[in-house]
Amino acid sequence: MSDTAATGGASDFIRDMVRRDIEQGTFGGRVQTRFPPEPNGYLHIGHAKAVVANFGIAEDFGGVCNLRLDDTNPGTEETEYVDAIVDDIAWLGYRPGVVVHASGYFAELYGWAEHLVRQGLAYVDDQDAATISEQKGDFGRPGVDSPFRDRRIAENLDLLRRMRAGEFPDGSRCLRARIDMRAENMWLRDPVMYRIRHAHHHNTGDEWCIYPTYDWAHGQSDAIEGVTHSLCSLEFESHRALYDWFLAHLPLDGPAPKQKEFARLELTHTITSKRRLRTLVEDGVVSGWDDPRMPTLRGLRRRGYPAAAIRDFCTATGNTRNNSVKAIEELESYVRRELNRTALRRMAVLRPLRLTITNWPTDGDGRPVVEQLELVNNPEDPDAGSRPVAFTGRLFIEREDFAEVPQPKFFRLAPGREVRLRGGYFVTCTDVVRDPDGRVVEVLATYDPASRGGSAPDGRKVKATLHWVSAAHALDVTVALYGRLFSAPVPGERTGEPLDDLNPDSLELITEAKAEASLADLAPGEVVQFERLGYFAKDPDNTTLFHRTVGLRDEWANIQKRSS
RNA sequence: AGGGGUAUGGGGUAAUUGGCAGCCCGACUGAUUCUGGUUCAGUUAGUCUAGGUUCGAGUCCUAGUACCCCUGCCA
Repeated sequence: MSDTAATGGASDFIRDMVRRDIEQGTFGGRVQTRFPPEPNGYLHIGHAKAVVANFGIAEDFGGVCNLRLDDTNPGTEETEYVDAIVDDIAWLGYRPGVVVHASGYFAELYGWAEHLVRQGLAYVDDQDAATISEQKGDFGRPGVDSPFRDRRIAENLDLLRRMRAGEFPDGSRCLRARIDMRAENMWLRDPVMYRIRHAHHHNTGDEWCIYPTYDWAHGQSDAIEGVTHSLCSLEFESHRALYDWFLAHLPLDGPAPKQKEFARLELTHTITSKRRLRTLVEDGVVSGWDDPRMPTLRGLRRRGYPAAAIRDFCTATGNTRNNSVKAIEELESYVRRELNRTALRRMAVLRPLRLTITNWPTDGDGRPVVEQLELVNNPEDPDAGSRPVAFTGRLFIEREDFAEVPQPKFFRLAPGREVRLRGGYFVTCTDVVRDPDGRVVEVLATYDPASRGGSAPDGRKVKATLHWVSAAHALDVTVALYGRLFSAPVPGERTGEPLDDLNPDSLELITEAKAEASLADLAPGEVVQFERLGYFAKDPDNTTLFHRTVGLRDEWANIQKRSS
């Protein structure tokens, strides 16, 4: 396996580190990772990068990656999200070694907490949160010791047990690690390990009324599971000293896991904050967590993004310690690349314009003849076969494929001009029909019977090939076009700015669209390429609704030019 | 203010020990094409700043600059 091939040339200092650890036998040659989301929302594209890193690295080095639901804070977590997370990871194409809950370790954690108390390394503080916060000091200014810091071990032990037994109300006491109130690293100034919360937990029910904090749970959970490399985002960098401190003072069986941080994924025009995504859902800006405009895995899936494209994109981005913002267009290019290979071609007309072939033959009853043409399903994939498509003298073409007065670089149909109807015949525009307002409502044309299948025996060329549907056979469909949900390239995600840069034109529903009849047989959720228009996913619940995944490369440019 | 990080074309990211600054995306040009798609060929453009060491610096040294993270009983 070549690193460059695996990562598309992107950096991967994590893989380098893992490789070194294997060579040096740091963990006996083992590699184990974990993906630890808090089950308080749906996974989004930002999580995908962490999923790909953790599962991908385990996969590459013959290790396992667990899915651990980080549910140490009762009240914010819900079972609903757990199921969705498990499902999303499977959709991305990964299978966890085991699916576990951090709450499953509560008993071990508690035992270790008593151990630290007995070592004189943890104490019960009777002060409230505000007081403790004040005593923490400031950047460049040391904190002061809690008056309870030197409480006797036996008393600490007794109080901790009574905390656990439920004798004290919420917030009245907490267990703190006894480290250093003058440490430059704020996380080392006697951080809280246990808080009292008389709350129902989605997994442990009412068994506990004290709950471990992230810092007191995470590294310990890693150690229990046998994790070797605990990968997290850059913002946890300053927690690493604490992560290591806890593990160094616990009676572990094996070597302590190592925390390693890397930059999270940020995308232009995209919000990856659960809180703000939730706001969009709750304010009704979008239809739900699976709205096709949402950056959630469920939204992208509904929109038609292939899991492979997301994986390739994340792999190519690599893992670095640089905060950076990727262009959403780059993600889309991976989507196109994947879909171009796999998506079946079909024809649909978004804004229909009648095209009538005036010299089309009629049968004995005076009705237009119907021909069955064979069109290839995917020119990129010979094995995809072909399908029959009905062709007659009365058709619909795309309104923008006809121009009464063609602009200089317009190649398509115009009065007197000959074009190809894809897979069908050459047609030449002879005239137009107007409504009372003078608008063109129908194009009249003649066809060349010798050009059946799309090429003329005399070898003459046309400059454009149009897509079309037979008027009598067409399916009425609704097509949803999506723009950027946010007009600003990078909404202020962590600064808590209001969502005032929402793009009101992020969704356009086209109800007049027509598609070829074979679309009726398409499986829900499947993605096809509408010739010359882009990729569209059939809605899972509505058989006549199609979501545009992404446009074809030039089609997007046209849209952008039109709107500017 | 203290601590911890990060700076390489338009965006993202490589470069063994100090040794030809490479790759992906985009843009542009041309070829092919029954999708203005795809594919192919090519072009474009970069080491944060100022000094220093060296035959040679993205890499080492010194001094700056910019940006990110850290004072939850959230994760």
